Amino acid sequence: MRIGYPCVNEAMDCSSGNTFRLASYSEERLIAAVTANLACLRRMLEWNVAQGLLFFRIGSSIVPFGSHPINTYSWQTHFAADFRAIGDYIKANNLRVSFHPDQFVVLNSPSPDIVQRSIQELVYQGSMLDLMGLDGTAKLQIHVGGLYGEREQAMIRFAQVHATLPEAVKARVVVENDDRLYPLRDCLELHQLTGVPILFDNFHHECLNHGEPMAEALRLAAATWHPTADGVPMMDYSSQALGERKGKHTDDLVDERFREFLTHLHGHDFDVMLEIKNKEASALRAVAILRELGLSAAAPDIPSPPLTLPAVPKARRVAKAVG
DNA sequence: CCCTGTCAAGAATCA
DNA sequence: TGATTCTTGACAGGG
Repeated sequence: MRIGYPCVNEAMDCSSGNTFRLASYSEERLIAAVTANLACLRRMLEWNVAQGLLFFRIGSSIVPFGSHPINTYSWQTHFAADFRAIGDYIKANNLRVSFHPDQFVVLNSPSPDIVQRSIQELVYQGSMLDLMGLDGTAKLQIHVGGLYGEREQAMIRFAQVHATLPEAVKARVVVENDDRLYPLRDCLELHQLTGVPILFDNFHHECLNHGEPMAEALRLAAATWHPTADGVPMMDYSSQALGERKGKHTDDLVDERFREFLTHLHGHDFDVMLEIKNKEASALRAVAILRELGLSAAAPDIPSPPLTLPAVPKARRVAKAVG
């Protein structure tokens, strides 16, 4: 079992999401942003390895406007060596990475333009994994999409578009149950239609389900992953923020909820992405809990117990703190 | 320096 | 039809 967190490390002084406004697009700015983003990504992965965090979701804007027509720069060629070096590091350290294209990727939209843009975004993000030299176990995680007042028809559209995806993309796409529109049962139906693996989200399942107990839901989702082609099933973990709107994630890992969740696994292995506001801090606690239970897998020998590195405050914060 | 409106992209909900 | 929410940070312009 690997533990991960998404996109941002709050204890570090760099971001892999440097970007700029479309209106100020220039090749110079693009190159500067990608250079900085890849350097930071590398540093975050190294930090993660040192802490025993072997799963990581890479942010979508490593290459600003990566699928936008304005971006005609051949970044794939220009940064090929950098991507490859990062991929080598990932493989050498038994890391696993993924992407989660955001809400604008909607494969089942009735609009052909939206579908086309969505595919281009998947091609962009998938090509980064290709450039890293990673196999099909590095995934692109998306939701089913909209309902449009016709659930079955909308699901069929997803399947039809899925069938047309470039093979390189299709091998990486996984679909996640969401908390409002498409629960696990619909994802299972889509798996039947397309073979797409299901990335299970426990919290979304708590919000929207057909009565499947957690342990059963985990078993059903895990069974949609091909052991070698897809790898260990991935899942997102979070829990309800008490006293907040339904569906709101907690700011911090609730240890007892996490321990309780682990009891439902019954020996199924998952790589777990913690969708919790304080990012790596919670991920470190999760690792500690797993070690305590003897469930921590992947990393051979992790040295010292996880410690919280002193945060290097962002420039902004320094200014505030000082005066 | 600081504050704040706005940002490529979608969809559902509600007024 | 239009504003709001999801979800979130940070860019960028103006004070």
